[in-house]
Amino acid sequence: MRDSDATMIRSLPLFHDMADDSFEELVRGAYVQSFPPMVDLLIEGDSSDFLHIVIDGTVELTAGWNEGETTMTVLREGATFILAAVVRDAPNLMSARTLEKSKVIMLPAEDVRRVFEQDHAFARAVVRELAFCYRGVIKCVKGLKLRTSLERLANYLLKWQKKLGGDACFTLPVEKRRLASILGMTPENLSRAIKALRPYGVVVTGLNVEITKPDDLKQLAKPTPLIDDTRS
Amino acid sequence: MRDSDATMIRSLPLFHDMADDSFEELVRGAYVQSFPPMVDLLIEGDSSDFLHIVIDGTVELTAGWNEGETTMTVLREGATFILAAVVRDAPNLMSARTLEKSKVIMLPAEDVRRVFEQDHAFARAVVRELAFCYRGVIKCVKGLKLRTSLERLANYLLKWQKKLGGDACFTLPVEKRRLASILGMTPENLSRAIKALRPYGVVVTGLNVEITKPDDLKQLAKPTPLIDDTRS
DNA sequence: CCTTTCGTTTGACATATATCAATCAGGGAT
DNA sequence: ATCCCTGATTGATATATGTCAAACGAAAGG
Repeated sequence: MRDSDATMIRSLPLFHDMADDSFEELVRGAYVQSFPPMVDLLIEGDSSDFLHIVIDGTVELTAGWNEGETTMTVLREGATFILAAVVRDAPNLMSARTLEKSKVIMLPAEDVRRVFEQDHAFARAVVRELAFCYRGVIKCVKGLKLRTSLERLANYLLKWQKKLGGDACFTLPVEKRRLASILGMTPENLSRAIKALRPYGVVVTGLNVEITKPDDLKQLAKPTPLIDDTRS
Repeated sequence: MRDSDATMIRSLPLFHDMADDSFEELVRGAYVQSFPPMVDLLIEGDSSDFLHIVIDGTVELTAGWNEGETTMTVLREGATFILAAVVRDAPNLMSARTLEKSKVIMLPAEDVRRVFEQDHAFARAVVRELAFCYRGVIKCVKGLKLRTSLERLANYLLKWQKKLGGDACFTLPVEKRRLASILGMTPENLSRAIKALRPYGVVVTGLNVEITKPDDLKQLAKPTPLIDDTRS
């Protein structure tokens, strides 16, 4: 592993506070790999031998059942995945594949578990990370059960607008059919939902979004930190 | 706190392996309370000052948005709740209320965090518990996004049949309108879904369920451990 | 025992969402 | 530049699910 990669993951909350030698021990056995787009990294149901960290690019987590597949989330630089499966030594509940050319660090699950035993700061960070992920999924369930697809879309747009700096114009971070899957609808329906948001000041051209009447959109979306806040 | 209560929670995975004095420290500041049915224990959005443990009875976790409310889960003896919020010192994402007369232990969040710092076995148990909860919610999302309400009901019935011993006859653990909310549908729709399962050998009388053709039902439900397995 | 209440069920209807097929548009590759 | 491929859109239609109102039934209280 390059120094720059080590520095990068060292700065992540999960690894930031741990002892130097614990970090060394983790990094020693790590693999760094670059993958082209659309490569499967993990298959749902397989055992989880490595904790994965996205260094660069984007990775999609999906789940399937009975011919169907849905996108659970899309991960970017700094995100870790299948921590829960590694901790419990249980099969992956989701598949993972690269969307773009991506660089991923893989830490052997054994090492993670061993260092976890030794280093209390790391243990605490793992707890915080898992609690964070848990709360993220809870919010996802709340959105699915309490909101219509139009409302989910409206809140998604507001969330990303804020995340990307708050400008009236911004670019969608994923292609539309994946966005549809994330929001739990079909691509056709997303198309129609986008049109339905036009009266609320939403103009979408390709992946570009402009929100001209944020107050009107918020009145429809009714965002709340208890569902839409990414941190906390 | 009575000895019997202490013994009970000591036997839970979360507290089983911790040091005796850590456990003492936790129990020292604990409150044990009995509540009548339909009492609010927590309100969504409030800060989380106590880790809660259900000793007896049933507690419902709900979430609301814009006039609507949905049941996220129903907890029974031995279940802990809002661990994630306590760990992150963040607002509750769900409300909690008793369904039956219930006994609940409340451990001050401060104590939990402090003992967590000192006792590595406890820290590990917290990690395992959080990972377990996380995986439970992920399965919930998969069910919501990949299955119809009929399929969710069919799998719910099979899951509880197995959990209650595998007999052809068993009793639903919650009233129907709550079951509807858990499954993400309306009570009216649940009624119709139950009727729709009759050709698959499902006879429901009040809260009593009989599954006469389990193979037929399984063919419809297509259960998979990656969604329907409660443990792991 | 009756009454009241609340949860359930049923039917009619409205809405939301998915499906299918066809067309359209943009980005690479040749 | 042209072609081809893939994703996006549109329209027509089907299905799933929610809503409203009414009727029903079981359990609790007087």
